[in-house]
Amino acid sequence: MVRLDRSFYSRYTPDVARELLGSVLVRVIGGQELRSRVVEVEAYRGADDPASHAYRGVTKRTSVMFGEPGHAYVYFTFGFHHCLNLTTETEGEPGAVLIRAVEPLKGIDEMKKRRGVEQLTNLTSGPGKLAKALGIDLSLNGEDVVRSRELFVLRGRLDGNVAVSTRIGISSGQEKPWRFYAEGNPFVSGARTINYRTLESARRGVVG
DNA sequence: GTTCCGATTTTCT
DNA sequence: GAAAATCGGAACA
Repeated sequence: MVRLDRSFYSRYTPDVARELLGSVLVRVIGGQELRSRVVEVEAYRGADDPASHAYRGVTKRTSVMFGEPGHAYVYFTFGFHHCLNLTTETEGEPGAVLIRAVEPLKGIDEMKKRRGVEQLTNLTSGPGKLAKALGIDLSLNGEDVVRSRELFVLRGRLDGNVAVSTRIGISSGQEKPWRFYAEGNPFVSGARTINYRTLESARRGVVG
């Protein structure tokens, strides 16, 4: 399998997000390889996106989003959870794709152990859950996934259709149809959002 | 320095 | 459906 290269990430963030669906996330930890398929993502940009951490410009936390594309942006939230993003756009132009859900492929027992749960569909069906299952924390913030041996992404395709919706858990920028997920996949995190049937209808802002 | 609050998850009612 | 858990970053003074 082929690793996604720098040029893949160096594009308009919603495009990168959508095409990241189906790719294989590889995490090497403690001599073990954990593999999972990306099934749900969200795009976050900069000055045009009030929901983004990078909206107000460069800060200590968001500097990774402004840096070279193809790096991991990991942040800690609610005092409990880590979330994994992959940076996009070009140097100086902020952007990142939040990995919201993955489908476990390999190392499932290790993921269960790290999560402390048995049910397969509850293992990685949310951004905080998958970060815990894969052992992702702030030490991986800034990691170059184009070169890293601990965290990287392989090219892959989705079997089914891509669905589009508004993003989850944000208080501004709610109208943007920048959440993409594998339709019908049981690992996609559940939440009430506007769901668009096609990309075209999403662009027009028409439901259904 | 102090305050506010979040790109969440789990558990309880 | 609602609330609690718990902490670091960012904003404001």
